[in-house]
Amino acid sequence: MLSDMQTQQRPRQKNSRKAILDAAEHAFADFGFGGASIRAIARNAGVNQAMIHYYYQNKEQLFSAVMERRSGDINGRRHAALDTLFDGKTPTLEELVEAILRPTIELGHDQKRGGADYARLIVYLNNSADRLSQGLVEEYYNPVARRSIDAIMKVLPDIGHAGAVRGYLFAISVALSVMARTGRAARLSDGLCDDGNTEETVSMVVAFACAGIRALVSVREK
Amino acid sequence: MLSDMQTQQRPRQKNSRKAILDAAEHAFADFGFGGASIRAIARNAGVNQAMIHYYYQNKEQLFSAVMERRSGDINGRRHAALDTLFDGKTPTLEELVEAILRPTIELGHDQKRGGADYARLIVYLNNSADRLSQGLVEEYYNPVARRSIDAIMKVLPDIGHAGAVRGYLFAISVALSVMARTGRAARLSDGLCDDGNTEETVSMVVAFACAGIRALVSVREK
DNA sequence: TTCTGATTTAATCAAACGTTTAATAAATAA
DNA sequence: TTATTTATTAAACGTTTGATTAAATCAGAA
Repeated sequence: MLSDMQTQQRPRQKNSRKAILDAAEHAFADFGFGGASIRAIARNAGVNQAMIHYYYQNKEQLFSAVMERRSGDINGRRHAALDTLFDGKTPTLEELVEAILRPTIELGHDQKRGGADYARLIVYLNNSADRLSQGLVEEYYNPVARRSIDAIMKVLPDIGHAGAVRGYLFAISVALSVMARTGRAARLSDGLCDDGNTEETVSMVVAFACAGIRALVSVREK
Repeated sequence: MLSDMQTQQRPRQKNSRKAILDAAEHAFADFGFGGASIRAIARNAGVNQAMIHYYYQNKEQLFSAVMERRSGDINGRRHAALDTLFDGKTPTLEELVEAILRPTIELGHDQKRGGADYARLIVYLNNSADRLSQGLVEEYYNPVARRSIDAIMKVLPDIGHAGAVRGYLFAISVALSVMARTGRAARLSDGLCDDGNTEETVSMVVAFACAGIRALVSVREK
């Protein structure tokens, strides 16, 4: 019954909201905030350009809306994974790091939905120093970041707060670099490195990050 | 005599070329290629906007010129460091990774010259998938990248080509993330993490990257 | 049917964009 | 000196930008 209502609710009107978000995600990832144009986004969405202001008021709020849609999903999965991991037990570092990184990497490898576009958008955001970008990172990503850092400190008590912060940021930066999928790995390895193999990528990034994080413990002690 | 000529050659004309490059470096790092404006660059350089086209023809060539200036310096130092390291001996992984990453990190921490701006520019470039960016990475950074990858394979023969490529890219991405200096580490650690301490940053990144690279050897073997 | 609110459209705005031009000032060469 | 190259300027080019408007179109309720 509920499903009947949902499928029939708006069957014949095209879903402009979603089309706009998809096109905006792609454009912002490709050209950054300043380089992406409202007109091009509207054209790619198959929508009149005034519709963008009708639904999202202005360019900044459109950018924010793009972030909001995905970060809810990805951070929800990260929180759920952390809930399961710490349910009465203490996980290994490998389990923890994989729980933190897998949702991110998987989204980046999800070609069907525009995950790859959003992945490049996070990378862009993560390395931007302007106020708009920093505000969005603070709003959508720092909460789960803080929880992840606390989790690292529980699993590795000797690492300290600063070490956990560094370890988390280092690990995330590696994960983001494989998400961007610029094809550079394939180019540098004459096609040997397969950007598309999700499981192989996850296991390599997790192995790299865990060993790196453990190394930070002894750096701190010296 | 030659020095007399050089110092007196153009004493009273302001050095517009350099002023433009500095301002462009800052603008491109802040807003990306599309977001940076020629007019704003000219204004910040204290120069008429026509001068930019006079010296650099168009926006793309200006972007390329910004890259060329710094990459020559940074890659020159990386090549020199590799020359010394492999002069009749085989270095440790720590020595090698530090030789690869130190010039990059140091430039990013060089506030006097516009190193921090350029640092953020490399990060931007490194995560861009458009043709212009990829072409610049290929031209200015892939040569020294290939040499670094070969060096990793010499020091760690068991890692294999694909592993060395991955290890190099992972290590670089970590180094770049600390170069961007978005201040997020300080924000997440309540000021505990000091973005400005170069030596501490180098030793942490090197420790993290070396442990990570070594871990890739066993991943490959399974 | 008419009414109502949500959606879509074409037309338009001032501002900013990258780029080009013509004229001028300064430095160098003859 | 004069002639020529180099550096700099203000103004304008046509295009594109983000944003706004008012009118048109639509679906469903009354």
